[in-house]
Amino acid sequence: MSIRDLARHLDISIGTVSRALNGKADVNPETRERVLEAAKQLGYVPNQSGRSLRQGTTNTIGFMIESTIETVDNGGSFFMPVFEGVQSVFRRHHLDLVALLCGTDEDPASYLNRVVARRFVDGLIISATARSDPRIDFLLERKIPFVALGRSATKGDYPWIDLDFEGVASQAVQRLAGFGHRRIAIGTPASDINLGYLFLDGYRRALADHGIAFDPELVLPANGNEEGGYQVACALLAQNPMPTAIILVNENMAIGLYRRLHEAGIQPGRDIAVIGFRESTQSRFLSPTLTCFRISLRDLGIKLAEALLATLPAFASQYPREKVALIWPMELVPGESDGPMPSSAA
Amino acid sequence: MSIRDLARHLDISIGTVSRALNGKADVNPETRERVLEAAKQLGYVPNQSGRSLRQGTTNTIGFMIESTIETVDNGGSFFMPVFEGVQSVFRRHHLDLVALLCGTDEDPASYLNRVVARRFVDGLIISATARSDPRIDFLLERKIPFVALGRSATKGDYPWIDLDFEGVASQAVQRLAGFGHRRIAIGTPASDINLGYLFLDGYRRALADHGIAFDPELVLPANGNEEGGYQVACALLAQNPMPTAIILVNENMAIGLYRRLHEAGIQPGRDIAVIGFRESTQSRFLSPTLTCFRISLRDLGIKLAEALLATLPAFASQYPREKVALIWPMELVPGESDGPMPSSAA
DNA sequence: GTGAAAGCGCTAACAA
DNA sequence: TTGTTAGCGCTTTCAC
Repeated sequence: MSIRDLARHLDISIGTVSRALNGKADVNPETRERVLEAAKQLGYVPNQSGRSLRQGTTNTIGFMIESTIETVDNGGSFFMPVFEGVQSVFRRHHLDLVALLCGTDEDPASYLNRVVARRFVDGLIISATARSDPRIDFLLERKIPFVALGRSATKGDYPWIDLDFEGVASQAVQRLAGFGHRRIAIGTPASDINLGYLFLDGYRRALADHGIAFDPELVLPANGNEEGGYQVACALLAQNPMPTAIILVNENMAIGLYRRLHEAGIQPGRDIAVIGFRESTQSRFLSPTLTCFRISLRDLGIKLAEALLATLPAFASQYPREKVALIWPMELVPGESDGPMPSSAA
Repeated sequence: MSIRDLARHLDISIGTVSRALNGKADVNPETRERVLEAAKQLGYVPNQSGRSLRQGTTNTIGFMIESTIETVDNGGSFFMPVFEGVQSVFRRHHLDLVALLCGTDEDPASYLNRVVARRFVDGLIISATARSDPRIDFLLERKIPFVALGRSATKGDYPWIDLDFEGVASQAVQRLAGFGHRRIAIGTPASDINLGYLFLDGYRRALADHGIAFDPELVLPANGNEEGGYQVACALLAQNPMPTAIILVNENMAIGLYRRLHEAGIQPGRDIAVIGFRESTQSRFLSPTLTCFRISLRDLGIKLAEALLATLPAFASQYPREKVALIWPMELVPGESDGPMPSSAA
């Protein structure tokens, strides 16, 4: 069922059929009606390759995620709501969203190169930005519309949105300092991912603001998953005196941390203050509930989509915003896992 | 940078360039060398739309997932490892995997219709099969290669792989009955998803095998997430006498169930026996650890990919298997959350 | 308001 | 072994 078949069936030219289907003005309303009716009847949908070849656009947006140890296990719970938000915007513009999964054994930059060169997508959302990220230079140079979920030290004029890692670290320190804590540990990502630096920066600045000396011993790098949280707890327990508070950069860490603390008979909120990162369905059901930060991932997705649309030539007029460079705030959700200094340690 | 540019640059015909790049036999080794070298040099990658239009294939496989309440929150942790496995196979064949995300506000069947009609993908993996699933009829009728992750009552000759829900339910009942439990409750999905029926079937059969009467009061439907688990626990607590054991159909339920039990001062493994569904990074770090079932989602993905390849005309010769209809076994992982009947209730 | 025809990039059939 | 050319399905320009 090609446009030719449809035209033959209606006994009009394919040019007219095309124009009718694409809502061009110069077509008889009655003819259009007939065409649309027949298309529906016969289940005709234009072949995307034909359109793409002719128009040079694919009407498809790629959201690139890398399967790392952290995302394979848990990343889905972060990305799925974001996708949902992105898609809700794109659907209005008849753009399709596809998730581009860069495997663990493939270099992200060369994967991206392939996707772009094949003209697979009209625009891209990239995530997990590295401190120095060659993908950004590449996309800028090729003038491929994209938006980054995550900042990077890589320079250039491109839109990005990132979570407020410094703000989270800083709010957490402030809250804990207010409770009287001074030995505040921090669980950071073990990898080179950019957010780790931001998180640490916010932590250090907030410590300084509260006149607390920075102690490198209290920075505990680990993988951003349950296992990592378990190791962070081990590292905490090994210290003497043990820190009275811990801030985590990743929501999944909390699960493993809770486990190890439980094994040691230490209860969050009573014996140690714990502040997690992102509120998740899990964190709400931990016992005791986790003090953490709330964010609407769906809204984040919506904003990402809008930021990208503003850079797409075909849609820029509808989204005539400035280039987005946005640090997305996160809202503290108090739980039972932190509070005043345990009296024994005071 | 099109094939024409590349040919001009090398001063040979585009036909030769095409054949050289596609590894055809009838091309001078020296020429091929030059072509490949130049392509690399100039960063040439064939335009996918051009190829697709000509060949009628897109070299892309779609993995359709629906964003439901359950998958948006937690589905990622299930699907990501599956994707990784699928992709590891496809990469060898230069097939790209894209996740097709059917939004909550779109009908799965019509979404699929669009994807197929646009010729977006060469083959499909569909998931979350419904008891009666129109997508299956549609794909069979259109002769689109596909494999289903999940069984369905919809008839037809198509490959599918599914988790062994009956087996899990039956093993769980057997284990609990062996511990002396007789009032064994079950948390099932509230939706019409096919696996709910299978799970319940296995449960009922296993009860019968052990001479335990089926009590509809002990079937507790809920959403397959933390919230649902919480509600299941509420329902348990409301019964008098309370069931001595509970089997869950979903790993995320365990988190919420643990929370509610903890609030009530009831400890899994001591006061009630809990058997969860799939082992996850989280379940391993729950306290007490959850008795559940292990499955390699990556291997499942690999099998899915192979099953699909066997139905793709271009690859069938390399994967000449029978049509796959596979119930994937799951291996019991004993945890601390179940055990002999509590003496007080014995 | 409609039809005819060019051409997007590519591969495959055929000719040389 | 290489060059030439038709044509995949579609949109768009131009002529009518």
